[in-house]
Amino acid sequence: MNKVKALLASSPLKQYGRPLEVGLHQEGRRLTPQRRKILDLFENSGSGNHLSAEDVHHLLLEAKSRVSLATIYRTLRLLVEMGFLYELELSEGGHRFELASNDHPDHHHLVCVRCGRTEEFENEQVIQAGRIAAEKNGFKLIESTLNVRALCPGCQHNN
Amino acid sequence: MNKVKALLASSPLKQYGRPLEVGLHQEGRRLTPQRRKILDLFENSGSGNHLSAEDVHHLLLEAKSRVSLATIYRTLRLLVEMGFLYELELSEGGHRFELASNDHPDHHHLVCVRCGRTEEFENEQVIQAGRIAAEKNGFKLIESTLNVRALCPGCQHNN
DNA sequence: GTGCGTGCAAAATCTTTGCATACGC
DNA sequence: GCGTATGCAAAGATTTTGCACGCAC
Repeated sequence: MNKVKALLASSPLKQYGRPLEVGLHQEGRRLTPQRRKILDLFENSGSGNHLSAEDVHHLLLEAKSRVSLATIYRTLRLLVEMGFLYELELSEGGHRFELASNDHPDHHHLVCVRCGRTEEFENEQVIQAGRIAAEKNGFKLIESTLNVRALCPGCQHNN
Repeated sequence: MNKVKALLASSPLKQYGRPLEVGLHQEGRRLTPQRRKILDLFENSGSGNHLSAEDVHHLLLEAKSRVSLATIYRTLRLLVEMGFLYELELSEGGHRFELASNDHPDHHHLVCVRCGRTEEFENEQVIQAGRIAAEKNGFKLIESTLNVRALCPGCQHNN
């Protein structure tokens, strides 16, 4: 089994009762093969992954699963609205999506502006800063993300 | 004089010797009427403004200054590269730009996800968090911005 | 069977680019 | 006058949408 197929294969333990699947049966929504494949891709690639719509499309194709780009866009948007994915606007050229994992809440991104390499980190004070700013202005906080733009070690050398 | 024209008019005191103008005379660059108009628009609208390329285009049109969108995109990109504007990726639908002011360094954004209302705030601990994350990973820091997504008071009521 | 979801292609956005012309310096 | 900047229109890139068909429930 190649790497991409491994990403797509649901582990038997997670096969049933995942909260995402439960949500996809609510309010008239349906759990279609396409949605399950997209879901599995994110779940099995872990929470450190930042995939664009195109990435999802290509990864699925490599695993011999053809899902139209239109469906991918519609599904990604749906999963974001349902709160299962986060939408990131890190670098140029399109949005990226990552699994909204409970292991890993409120993490932030350190992005190399040259090559796009991305590291994640957490910081309690950042979360607090967002909370305080929202309160002061009477806003109701949804989430806060710190984007740190920087040059990674490799790109510093090749400069 | 209407509001938009007021935004466009350079104050006499700032007319000469602004650092941006100096920069626009360097390395073979030219200070054209188009660039000056775009510059003036940002300077006179203050540092709390977040304008898209389309916004700039419309504001200039309202002030009877026709500058092509292509030129606006080229100029905005130039001003970002020169460090005089910051490029923001706050909400859906295109990037926004704001003046990089020294009065107002390293500030962050609180954005209403419903209506797009944006408030700014500063926080020293956020800046430090970015610095620490960059150091830990061997990255060279460029800048860090905290985006807080939230619902503004008005949109909480109309929900 | 009902009606939500999909695929396809076309359209809508947003942004960039090639080329001839204009103009700052 | 040289060479950069502009305007225009066309091309690119990304994302959305209309419509007929298919399939989850």
